[in-house]
Amino acid sequence: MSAEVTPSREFSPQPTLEMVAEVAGVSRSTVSRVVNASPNVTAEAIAAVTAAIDKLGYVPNRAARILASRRTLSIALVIPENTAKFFADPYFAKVIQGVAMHLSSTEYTLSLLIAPENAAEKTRRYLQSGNVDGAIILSHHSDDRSYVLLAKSIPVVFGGRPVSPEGTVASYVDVDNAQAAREVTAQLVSNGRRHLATIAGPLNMSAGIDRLQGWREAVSDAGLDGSLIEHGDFTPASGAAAMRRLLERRVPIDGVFAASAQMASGALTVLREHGLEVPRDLGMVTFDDDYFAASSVPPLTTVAQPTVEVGIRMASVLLRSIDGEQVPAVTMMPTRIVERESE
Amino acid sequence: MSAEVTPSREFSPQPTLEMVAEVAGVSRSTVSRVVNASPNVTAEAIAAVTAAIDKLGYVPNRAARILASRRTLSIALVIPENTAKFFADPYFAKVIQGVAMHLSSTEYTLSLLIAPENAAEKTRRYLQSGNVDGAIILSHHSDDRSYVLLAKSIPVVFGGRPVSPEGTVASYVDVDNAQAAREVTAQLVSNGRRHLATIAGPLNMSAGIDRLQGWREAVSDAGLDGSLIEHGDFTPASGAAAMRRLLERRVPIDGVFAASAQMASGALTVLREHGLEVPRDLGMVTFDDDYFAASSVPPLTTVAQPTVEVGIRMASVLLRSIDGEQVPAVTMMPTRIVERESE
DNA sequence: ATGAAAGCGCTAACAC
DNA sequence: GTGTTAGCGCTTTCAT
Repeated sequence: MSAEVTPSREFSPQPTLEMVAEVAGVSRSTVSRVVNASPNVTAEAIAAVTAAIDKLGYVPNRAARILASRRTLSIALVIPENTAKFFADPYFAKVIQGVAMHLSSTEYTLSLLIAPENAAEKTRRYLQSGNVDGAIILSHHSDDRSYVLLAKSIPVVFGGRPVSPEGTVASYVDVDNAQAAREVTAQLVSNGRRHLATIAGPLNMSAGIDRLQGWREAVSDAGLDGSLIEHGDFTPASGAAAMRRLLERRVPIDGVFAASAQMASGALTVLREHGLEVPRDLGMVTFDDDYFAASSVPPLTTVAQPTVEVGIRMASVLLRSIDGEQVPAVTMMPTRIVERESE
Repeated sequence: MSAEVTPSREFSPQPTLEMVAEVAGVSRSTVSRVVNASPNVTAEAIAAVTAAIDKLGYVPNRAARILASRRTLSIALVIPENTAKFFADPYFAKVIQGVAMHLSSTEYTLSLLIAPENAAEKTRRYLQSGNVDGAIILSHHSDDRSYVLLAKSIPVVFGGRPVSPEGTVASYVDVDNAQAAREVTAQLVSNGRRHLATIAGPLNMSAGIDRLQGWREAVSDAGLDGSLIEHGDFTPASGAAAMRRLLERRVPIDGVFAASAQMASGALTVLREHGLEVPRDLGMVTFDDDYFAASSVPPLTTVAQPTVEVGIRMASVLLRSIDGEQVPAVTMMPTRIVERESE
């Protein structure tokens, strides 16, 4: 830790478009046309310019280009959560990876905005101020009306169905949360579980609403009681708290669907404290096939969603929308149940 | 999938700095000074400008700012791998998350470059052309001499010790790969394993070199044979292939250290094919506490490294370096052994 | 098909 | 402390 580094940088003047023009013996406009692959340039001119570019090692200055052309060549990925949640949730990392992946084959750059709800207005303003060509809004809370309005100014794609989409002109990419929740809960039923509870997500997020809905359907399909519901906010701590409340009801419970693997992992801790064993004493199924689901004891049967692919898809829809193409209002991605030992 | 979306955007002229100046009754320079929190501005002026900014909803234009000030307010995160590896490896997602996290509290924007080795020159050129203020280079292969040179032009931080750092002026953030590998291998020994093999990483990456070195030390500490070495490239497929080659040697093996959890997971598949059971027939330990390590059957004892924190640290070192501060040439992050059931 | 010229919105000397 | 004045490097009409 003792060695320090303060390099002296080499002086090296960047070649400009003007220098290229000079070397190629043409005007700046022509160089610009070649760089932007515009038609109506003679093959000779193209050759001369290309040669000059190679010779000089010219790379266009992004800022100048943006300023002159009024396109920013950048999109925002907005994550309306505080940094702690952002930090803890593997979901975000995967989505970012997907978005970055798609962008890497384009000229676009990613601007990541981790924006707690109370900063939503400021964020929206930034987005609206011509600093990005479009935005992806993740895990949208219903309270964030701002972002729905945003879609009136720039192309927006939501990750997950927006809760209050009145008059929205944005599209979204999502998975069929209700259907998946229903199916994974049905596993519990087919294993003979009859007293089902759920640790649901928040009701101001569509993932929370829809997964609860799916659980309700499965329970009612099986003709069982549907009143054992406690809510969390998708974090382990909230899952633990919800499980505790469930146990305090002092009614029989032999199966739980937790709406996120993080909550399931918190719930498992509480169960263990109470000497309850999974799957011996009760079954547990959940949503998300991440580190939490995989490393729990026991490993959890869960709904896997194609998170990286969701990121890729959102980016591709957004870019097409920016290009003025028609894009589907809703894109559904497939889920898959990963069976492990927890039912 | 049938509904399509083509919103008509509202027309809304963005307020410029000039408009703010007019409303506030001051010059553009003064507005600029207030925006950039420069000293030497009267409280009155600040108040007037602030009011005008609020009234107009002014947000500075990033490109104009960059162009005029010659700082780009953006850094690059370079991942010198092909997209397939980028896609598959949870490590990258976590690092990105860390970098993004740190950046979120600054004005800096992240530009992610997924650059296969054959595109290294092009990438370096882009980086050298004044489009970023600095760069983080991840998982550096020794062949990529380009990036070492890069450090002569702009501040660079490497993720992991660069293999051929001759004359490098860059600093790096890393974990003590050798020490961690040595310790986790020692677990095998203390469980009575006496015929140790390793599935090592590539020798053109320092993580590959150092982890192999650690295994060698543990083996020699225990006075055992150190010749059972096969290499992979950190992917599951390569781990499987390496395990296969190890078995083909037809010598006793009762303990394996795989230099990445992905390789371990591939190796496990091969072991299963051969009717070998972990930990009954042989012990397996590895590196990285990711989804692969956690979801393997059995779950693997492994070295956990603070991946998100590495990202955070690299970003913070880089930014400080950009600001002209002295930064440590090397930053070591702690590892920790996660004991599970595979030894 | 090509060139000339006028900015894009801001910062940074420099003078006051 | 504040205003004036040049640009930053590029794209984009508009002529030619």
